[in-house]
Amino acid sequence: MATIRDIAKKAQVSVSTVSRVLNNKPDVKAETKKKIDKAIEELGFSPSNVARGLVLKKSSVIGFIVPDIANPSFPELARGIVARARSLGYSVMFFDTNHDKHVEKEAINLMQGKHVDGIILSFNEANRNELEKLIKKQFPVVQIYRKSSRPTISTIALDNIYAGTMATEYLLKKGHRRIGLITTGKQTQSGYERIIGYRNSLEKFGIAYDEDLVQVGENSADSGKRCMSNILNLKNIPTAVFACHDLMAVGSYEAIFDKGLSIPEDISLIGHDNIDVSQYIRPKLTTIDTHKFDLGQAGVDLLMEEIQAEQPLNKEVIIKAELIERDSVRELI
Amino acid sequence: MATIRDIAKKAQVSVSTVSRVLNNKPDVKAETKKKIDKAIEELGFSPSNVARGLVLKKSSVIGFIVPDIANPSFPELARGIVARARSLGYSVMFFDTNHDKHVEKEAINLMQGKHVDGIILSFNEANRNELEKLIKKQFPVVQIYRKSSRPTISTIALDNIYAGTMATEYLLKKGHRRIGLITTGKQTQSGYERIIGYRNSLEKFGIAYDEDLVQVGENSADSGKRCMSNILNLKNIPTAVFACHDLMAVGSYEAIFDKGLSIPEDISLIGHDNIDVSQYIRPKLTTIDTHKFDLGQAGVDLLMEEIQAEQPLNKEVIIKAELIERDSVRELI
DNA sequence: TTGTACGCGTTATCAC
DNA sequence: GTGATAACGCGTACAA
Repeated sequence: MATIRDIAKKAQVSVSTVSRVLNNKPDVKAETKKKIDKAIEELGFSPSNVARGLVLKKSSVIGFIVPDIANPSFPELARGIVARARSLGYSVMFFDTNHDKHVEKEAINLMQGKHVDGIILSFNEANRNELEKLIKKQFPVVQIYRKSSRPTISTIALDNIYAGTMATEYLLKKGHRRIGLITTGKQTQSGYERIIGYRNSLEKFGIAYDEDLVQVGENSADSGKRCMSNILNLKNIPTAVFACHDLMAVGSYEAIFDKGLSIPEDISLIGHDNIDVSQYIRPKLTTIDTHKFDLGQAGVDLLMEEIQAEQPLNKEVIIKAELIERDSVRELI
Repeated sequence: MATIRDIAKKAQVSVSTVSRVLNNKPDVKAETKKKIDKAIEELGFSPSNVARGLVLKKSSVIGFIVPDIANPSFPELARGIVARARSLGYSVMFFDTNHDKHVEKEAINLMQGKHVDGIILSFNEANRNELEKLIKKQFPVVQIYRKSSRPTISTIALDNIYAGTMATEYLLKKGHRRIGLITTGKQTQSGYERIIGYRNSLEKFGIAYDEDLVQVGENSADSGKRCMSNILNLKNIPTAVFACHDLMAVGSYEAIFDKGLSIPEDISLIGHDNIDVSQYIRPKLTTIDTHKFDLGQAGVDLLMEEIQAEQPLNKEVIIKAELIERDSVRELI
């Protein structure tokens, strides 16, 4: 591996001059610069960020920790993060913790030992202690997706209330008045907020909240299917359902088809997340896209602010979602 | 941030002695060790992996570069890589190049600057120069998914011939004799090999190769739909089709349904990749799983071998795929 | 405009 | 058992 000294020798200059062209500093004669560039090219030299980091106390690396990169919420997010980080001269150190709290802790320690300049992560609320420790150390952190009740840490989050409102009002405007809800319940951050959006919209249109129409499950196709079955077993089934997660919406399809009903003729369905599947099932699922790529970019921007700042900023950036109209909702006349 | 010198001062010993206890070296009096441990504890010191890496010329970081992490081939692979790397004491530096050759080159340079101990990547064949440069430098690299015609670089790959054979023979054993093929063509590595598997199987069963039954497109649902349309417009349509990519298979569904035909009653379909969608569309797609997680793990193991070795190993590790039986193929009586 | 010398935090090689 | 000290590869005052 060539070092800056090798370049200096080859170009017949001093290391500081090489350093100058490496960092695009002024005051270096075009001619010498050319010599140096040539040497760099010939020796295939690229400067050591490790050594550089040591003296600058800055690694130009940020950490990114997720519980499961295969979860559809994360790949696009990762792309946004990497893209923005790159454009700012940062690399990203990645960890998939497989939802394991111990691995989360380990990841944090490893990354600090690696001198990352900051960390973007999506931790379980249960592992909040580790986050608090980081904050106490004044270490730049940004939490993704999970807003905290006690906001001591900067966060990039979805506006779930807005999303719930958007979905529900879309159905209302299409003429639906009896609208079901399939949700992950009030325990989850997103579930809680989307229910609020749902209820607010109903209220706005003067519709009473009917508990029978609200089915709580978990974010999986099977669970979605069960929830929809329960709804379809009601005496008075709704004309439309808002499934808070596409995966649950996809499961719902099966329950509906099993009953011999069709979408959207017999029942309309709107999802949330805009996962890949939603555009490939038939009818194509109308859903809400969460702009994950943008979220990732915004996350990096926020982390950069944290890195600049002396104190933890404790900021909250909200990304608004967008409704994707497809074929699973019909207009009631 | 406390340094090793601070500890030395506080414990009234030399930095060398501190370094010794840090690395669990022998020949240090229990008493002094205790003093030092106490100082470490009190100052909340943890040694800098950066400085350590500088002198040891080893970062315990490996690089991972993909063209698009949102492509279903990669998230599970990433999980396998991170999991294995972690168990070996390695962290992983991640890059998504968005299929951009310049970013690929940049990623390599950045990672080398970061002193990663090796890189696992999935590069376009077109950017082969960069790989060759790495090899020439004796830099440990493992290529994922793309076997090279000129094998100068270690590779983890799928056994596509085997996969093509497995899919085709599965259909043959189910009694199908007229079998279509939807492929990405001979230009692509995987396409080429799967076609071979297909032809071999046909031959084995004494069936003539019929060019009309082979449709070439690209790996997308739309393209799959077009390919299947062409097949369905034949005078004598096949009873089964092997779609070389699930995405194309998913597109095929639509072409089939549009014709008023059903799966698998009128036509059987088998895919390849086992992407998420395949288990959610109806009927569930019978397909071939490529064991991506295992592939990732094997990739790390191979990279470790490369790192140990003095010379590039130029090894090729092949991961066999597995057929996932679902509902899109029927048995012909 | 360019070169010298020191420091970043650690480990390894000698001494003692 | 323990302590100096020279690397590791780079950036940056300060000098020239």
